Amino acid sequence: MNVRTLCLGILSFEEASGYEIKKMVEDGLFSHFIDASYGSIYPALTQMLKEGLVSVRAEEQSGKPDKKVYAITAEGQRALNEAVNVEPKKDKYKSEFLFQMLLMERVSPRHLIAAYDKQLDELRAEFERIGTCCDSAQEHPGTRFVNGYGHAVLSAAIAYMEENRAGLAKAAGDSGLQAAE
Amino acid sequence: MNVRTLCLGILSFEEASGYEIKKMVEDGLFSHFIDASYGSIYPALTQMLKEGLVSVRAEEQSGKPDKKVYAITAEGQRALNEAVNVEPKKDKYKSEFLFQMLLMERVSPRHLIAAYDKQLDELRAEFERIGTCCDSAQEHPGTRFVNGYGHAVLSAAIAYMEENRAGLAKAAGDSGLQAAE
DNA sequence: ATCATCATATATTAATGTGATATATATCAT
DNA sequence: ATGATATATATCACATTAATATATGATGAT
Repeated sequence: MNVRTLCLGILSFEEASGYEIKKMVEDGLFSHFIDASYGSIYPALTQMLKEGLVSVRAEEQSGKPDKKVYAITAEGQRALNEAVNVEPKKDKYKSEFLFQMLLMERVSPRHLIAAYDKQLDELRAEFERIGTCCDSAQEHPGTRFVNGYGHAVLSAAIAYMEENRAGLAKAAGDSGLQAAE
Repeated sequence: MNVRTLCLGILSFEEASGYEIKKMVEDGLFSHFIDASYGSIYPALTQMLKEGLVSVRAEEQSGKPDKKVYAITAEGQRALNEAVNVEPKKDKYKSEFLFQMLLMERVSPRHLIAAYDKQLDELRAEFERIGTCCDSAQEHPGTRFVNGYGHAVLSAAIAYMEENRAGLAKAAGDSGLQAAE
């Protein structure tokens, strides 16, 4: 699945600007399982506009730069339906945090504990993000399912991280003696 | 974190060929939170060999092509220590499956159920992969931690998927009436 | 007051990485 | 024997990221 399909999927829920799409996949309800950068979103929107899959409308804003609000067209709907009726690729999960934890003997206690607490903060933030929107989205089965999935996975991750937080300080202190600072 | 650091990290556990590194991140113990393709692994190894971060030794094999077994050097150890003592980037999780579930009204019952069962199979396979190696790795704290993390997260995902399997068939049948086949 | 930083908003580009493919050989099942 | 699968390295078009440029207003620090 490419960024084009991703943008169409988001636009099928509500019209949005490129900037807003980026925010949604960064901090919003889609952030848990989707990712895309400006460098792929803007070209995708421009190309799909040319192909008639999306329409655009300029929205003037006092002071701030004009917003280009994109909306999905009928042709875009067809393209999205086609793109989504395939066998999905395997999930991809990349975690530099877990890589660092795997190599913990090489990481200084300071870095290790900072990384650990940062990870816990991010997991909690994502968990709360889902929690706040569950009620308003209870009607829509797709949103309910993915929020439920995120809720289940994140609770488990947070619980595991909290359980092992105490033991970490000792392990970091021990292994940190040989680690570079 | 780039593929170079990734390869160094793997080679710090045991020497390996490019092919073996790919297998490890694809099916092995690292597959849960790491990913890399041949197109990035081979150039990374070649470049690091030129820079002296890894050494290479050709291993003849009857019939099969010769294996180039790479090993981390002292300079590589220093580079790895430096690369790992940083603030890790945010986790990245991409799931086409969850994207499809979000847009379930657009997906045919056939595709939806196939995707669901494929997802469950993959989660179970990954769960078992971790389970089989837990005992032999109980000594090493890094491996133990990341395996425990994976175990916790995957059990939660599998449980959620199993709980919601029954309700899916109905939802798919309902929404599938409008979906393209 | 002024200076830095952050948020909004679009856009571009070098660098990185993926996914597919090519090459070569061996084994195994049908 | 034919196709599929596994071992093994390598390359490349294309997709994507991470960083940066541009422009402006608001907010907060010194």
